[in-house]
Amino acid sequence: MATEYQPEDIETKWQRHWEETQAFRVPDDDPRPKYYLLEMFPYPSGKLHMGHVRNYTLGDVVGRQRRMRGFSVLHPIGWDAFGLPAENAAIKNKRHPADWTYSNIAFMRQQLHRIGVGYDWAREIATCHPGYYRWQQLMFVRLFNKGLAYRKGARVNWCPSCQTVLANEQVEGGQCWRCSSRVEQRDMEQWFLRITDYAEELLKALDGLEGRWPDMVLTMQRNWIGRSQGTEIEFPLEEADAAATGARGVSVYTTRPDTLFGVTFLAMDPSHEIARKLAARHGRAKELEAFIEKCSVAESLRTDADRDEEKLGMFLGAYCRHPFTGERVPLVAANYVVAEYGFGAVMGVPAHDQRDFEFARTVPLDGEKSIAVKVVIQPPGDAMPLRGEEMTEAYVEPGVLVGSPGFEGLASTDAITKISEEVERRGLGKRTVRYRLRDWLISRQRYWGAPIPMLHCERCGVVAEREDRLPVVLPEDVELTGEGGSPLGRHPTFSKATCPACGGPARRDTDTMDTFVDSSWYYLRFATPRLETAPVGAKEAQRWMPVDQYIGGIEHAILHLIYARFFHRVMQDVELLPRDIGREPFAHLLNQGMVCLYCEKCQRSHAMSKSHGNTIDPEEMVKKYGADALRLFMMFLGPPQAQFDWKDEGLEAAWRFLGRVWRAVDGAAERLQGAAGGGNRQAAAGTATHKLRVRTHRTIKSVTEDIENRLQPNTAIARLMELTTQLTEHLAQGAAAEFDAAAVREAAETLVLLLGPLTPHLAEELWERLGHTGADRVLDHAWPGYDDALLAGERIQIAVQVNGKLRANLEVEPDIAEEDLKARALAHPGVQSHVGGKTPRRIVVVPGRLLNVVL
RNA sequence: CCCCGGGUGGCGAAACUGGUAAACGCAGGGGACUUAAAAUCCCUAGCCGUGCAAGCGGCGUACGGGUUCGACUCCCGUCCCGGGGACCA
Repeated sequence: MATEYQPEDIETKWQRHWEETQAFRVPDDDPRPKYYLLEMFPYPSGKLHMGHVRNYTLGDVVGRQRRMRGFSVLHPIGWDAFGLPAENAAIKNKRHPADWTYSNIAFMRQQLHRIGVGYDWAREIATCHPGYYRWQQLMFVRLFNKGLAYRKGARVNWCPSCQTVLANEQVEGGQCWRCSSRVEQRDMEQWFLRITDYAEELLKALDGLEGRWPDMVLTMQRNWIGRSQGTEIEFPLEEADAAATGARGVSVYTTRPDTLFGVTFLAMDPSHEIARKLAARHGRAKELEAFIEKCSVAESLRTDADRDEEKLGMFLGAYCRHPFTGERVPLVAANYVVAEYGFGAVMGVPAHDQRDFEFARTVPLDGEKSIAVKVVIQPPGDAMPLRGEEMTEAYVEPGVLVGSPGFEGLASTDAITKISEEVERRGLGKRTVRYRLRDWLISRQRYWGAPIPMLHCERCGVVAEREDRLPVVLPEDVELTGEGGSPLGRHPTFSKATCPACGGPARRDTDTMDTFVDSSWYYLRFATPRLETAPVGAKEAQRWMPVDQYIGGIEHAILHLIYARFFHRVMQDVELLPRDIGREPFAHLLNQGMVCLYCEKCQRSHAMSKSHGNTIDPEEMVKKYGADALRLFMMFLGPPQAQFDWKDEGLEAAWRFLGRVWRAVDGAAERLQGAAGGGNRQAAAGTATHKLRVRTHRTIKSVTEDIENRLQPNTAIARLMELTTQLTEHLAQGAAAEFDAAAVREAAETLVLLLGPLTPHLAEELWERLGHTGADRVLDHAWPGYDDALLAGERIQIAVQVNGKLRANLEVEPDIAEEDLKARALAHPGVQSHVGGKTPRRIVVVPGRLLNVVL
């Protein structure tokens, strides 16, 4: 009567069951403890790929296990539905982005069902729905009112042929990713969010995530925020120049004020306002324009392969004064000065900064023979003193100050403080903290995104839309041609509105928000996905926040995670979120690795992607082997963080294993039907029954630890394979000698329950075959516990080493006295032959593990 | 150039706090069942040496050193691979 493992029927049966019973709906008022599990929501690109399967399977394993552990698990799913691909597809296929997006969602939703992932579908959201993005518009208005959203001119990537701004990621080797035209830099008015106000808090709070987030992500975020401690110093201009520019001097920011006396030039961003004015005054305006163009060309020609930046410079014809010595310091425009950082100007110290050194060596300036390399820090100790003319690279290490009147002989580390104090005393500047993090540019000249709810009124200027007039709905009747400016700007009526302040005519802003805004707060919306009075209900936010486990790809290590951390805080600060839910949205983070395919031609593996043409379709694999086998394979091949290469043989192996489980448990179920209950719970040590029980309980212990604490299903599966093998063997041998119904039932049921999170369909089916019917399901069954006493009573293996080399294995009682153990070890023939009558100098005993005889 | 990971059999990997390196699986070899094949089950398996053989000895976690009774694990140096950032003063 033995049956075959037929995944297809089983899987549809249980998927239907879960759907009909709405098994994964979760109420907000369950008295049990909550667990909020979230995987990064997908972009509805068309169909699921293997990366999705891996991501969502891992989440499902964790979610189902926590549920069996007695948690009320919130496991929602939604769609990151705005974005450029929909717009491009619309242009190409003459299909509306909404239509394209929603039909992709429908298809992928059904695919998620087919791999058996348990979501609370009643909470499904899509960011392109007005019921979602209206709240984002409200947030924007609130941020604007608090001065946290603002407009300013910014230099942006502009494609002259597509007539739009491009994100940095959309520029490849200086060319537009769509039409390959050369990208230009343009100054345009754009919307920004003041994330830099939160730089310090975002940085400090990372310490609290230590051990809960991967180190790599914490480091990447720290570097991205890039805090530095330095000093601002003003270099006074000569009187005539000061009068002409309206500036007293040129300010710089430095982290090395100890090298102040080594300054031999002062470099400015070529577009620096003072630089332009100085150039104009000294008859070099045209030359500067040409220089700016030259820098821009050099910049756009730069490719990833060629990151060695050439230093370009131009003398502005003017000088400033060294603030301490009064010496004349030439002012230059240089391409290596970053406009947006510090003051857009730096002091040039060729002797002690590598970039300044290269600049001084490669850029000759008219009116100057060449820029001097002036050493003001000498290496400590007896090292040869440095001479500027002979140096081949800058000396950037600490040392002792020379040529710095008033600070001679000081250690450079002390001089940083001393010189800064002197700068402050003289009123030339102050010590400050700066960050690399820039404010977040969120406006896009795109159609398929959330409209920015702002108006431009001739009389009142820039005005926020009234809150009660939100949402500003994205119009559907828009023509997408792919050419020329923001599509919303071409809509006949969209931009025509009335000013909320004066009632007069006003022009609606036609930009939409960066889609990263959409994904910065979606995890909150899942608490109250349909609420019509606020983005999130306070009570529900308090119930569910924070996300206990967040799972997703490493590619979001910086941007998405920093934006979400920012939104979590800023929403509290504009009273859209209760303040008592904590400042961090994600308590634990796991970055799962990519799914790759080995390429014979390149002798290496590449991430599966449509553009590489190296994808494997999950749907086909499910058809062939079933969802359970696919899930198991994905979990078994390696630890979740590691990249893995797809192997057909691996999937077949998973499928074979499930066949073995099926035969073992189904076989056990058949035998158990006829057998009497009861059985011998105190099977004597050494008997097959006892061994089976020990194996069962040991498996519970390791699988629990592997899934619950270590998030390593791969090793859990290895233990489950061992239990399956032993159960199979036991049934084969036990036929003649012993058949303890209770122990066999225990082993079979344990195996099924522990497989529940990994291969849920198979587990439910076998559970039913073991006689459990009605409401008794694996899904809601308690996670099994193990009997410590049973494991403790086991005889243990002790490794015996002589001088650190393994010479024997002893099997002993767990409570053996140390003296007895030593005696038995020394008596062992294999040990004796190596001790050879010598007296041991020392015997190291590690209880329960090993004994080392040191001669 | 800077910062993070990582380097273990033919392959994916395991070894969790320094304590028997290679669990579990894939591919391989041998066998059972079968007319045959598929499926299934069993055995085997790091490398070198030695022995007719059970065995015995040595080497072995990228490389070189160190700490320790004992190192894949800790420390110092070198090489290679992957990822991120990159003129941030």
